[in-house]
Amino acid sequence: MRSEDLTARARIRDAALAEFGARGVSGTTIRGVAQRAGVSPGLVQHHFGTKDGLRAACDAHVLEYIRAETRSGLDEGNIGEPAFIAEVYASSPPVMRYLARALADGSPGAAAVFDELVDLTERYLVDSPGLSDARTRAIVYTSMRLGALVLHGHVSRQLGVDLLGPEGASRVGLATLDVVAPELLPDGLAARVRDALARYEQGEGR
Amino acid sequence: MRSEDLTARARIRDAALAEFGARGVSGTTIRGVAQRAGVSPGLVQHHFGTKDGLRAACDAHVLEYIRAETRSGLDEGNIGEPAFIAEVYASSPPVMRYLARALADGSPGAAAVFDELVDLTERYLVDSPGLSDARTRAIVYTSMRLGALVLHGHVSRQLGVDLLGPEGASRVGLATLDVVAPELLPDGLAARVRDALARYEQGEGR
DNA sequence: GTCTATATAATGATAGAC
DNA sequence: GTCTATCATTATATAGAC
Repeated sequence: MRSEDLTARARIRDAALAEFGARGVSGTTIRGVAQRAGVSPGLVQHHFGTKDGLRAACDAHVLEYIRAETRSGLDEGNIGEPAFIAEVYASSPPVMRYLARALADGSPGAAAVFDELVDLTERYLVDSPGLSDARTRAIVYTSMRLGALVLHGHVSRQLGVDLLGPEGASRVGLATLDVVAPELLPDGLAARVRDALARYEQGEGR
Repeated sequence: MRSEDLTARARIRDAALAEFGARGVSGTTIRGVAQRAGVSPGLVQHHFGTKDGLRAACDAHVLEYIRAETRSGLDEGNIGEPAFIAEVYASSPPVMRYLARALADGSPGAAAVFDELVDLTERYLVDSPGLSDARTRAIVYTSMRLGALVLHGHVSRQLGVDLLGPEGASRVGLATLDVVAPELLPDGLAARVRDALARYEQGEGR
């Protein structure tokens, strides 16, 4: 996945991902993207038309990436695990940075990610007397889990390590287990996840 | 607090607050702020010098606002209550919208708010064997509580009501109680807060 | 596919009249 | 304090050469 191996189009898209993630939509310039990708501004527009087209391409790419990660999480039956999201954090920092910014800025792709995560979360919640309905809890729980991502800059500053790296992600994943109500987690999940995180920290993770 | 009662300077600051909150830093233009405030672009720069000066003024105003709200929360001993933050949400939507954007964009004032909330939260957490240290849990807990604010657009869309209004704020405050680990809440807090929220919904809230 | 102009528009900031 | 020019910069987007 080194940049030399990619086509110019893919390099431009990755550069745009990084720029959008770092500076936001309106703070990003086509010139900046071109410079980061090592091409001319004209080439950027040749491939993506307009700045908004470039943005849409990034959105689509991130949405597909998250869907793939989510699917693999579902296959393993661990979508509800706080550690799962931590693993996703560390899997591709540029994508996560873009997603964080897009969630705050508002974009169709980010909205889709949010909505789909709410749906997935709701499946793992059961209605219970005296509690808010499962849907509302799923919405709030999703926003809370994503909170650490959107605020990764503040979390990383306070933690002293990058949340989007293996160490930060696992520490936050672990702490999340202590902060979330146990009813939200399937039976025995906490112990299982603590094991997985320990193994992950030993370098057996992706 | 109607805009006609305010000095032009205060009106410009409020307009900037709204623009920054809605469009982000780089998406906001001095012309846009001037138009919203009903003054000329020149007057904006007469009062605040540069766009960055305007931004700093908003930052300072919001930081002071949050500190005052936090202090009043401390006086009542309820800073740890999820319902408290819900009350703050509904207290001034424009300020909260600015804060949400600034937390995601990154600004000195927003960073100060985050750091101070972590400090306040840590006071209410006790170290416990088998759990992450109190500081780490405070960081994660703070980022999760603020997650709903930063993602208020998504939360509101899913909820069907504005999170920054009384109904949305109380619904989310209530659901937060069901999502957060009970150890994080002082004894009897949940019941107390549910009462307070019920009263709040009846219109006895601010 | 990739580049170099270039047209056109918008923005931050300044200067000076009232 | 408030406004109307105006400047210099920078941005998107287009056209066309290679």
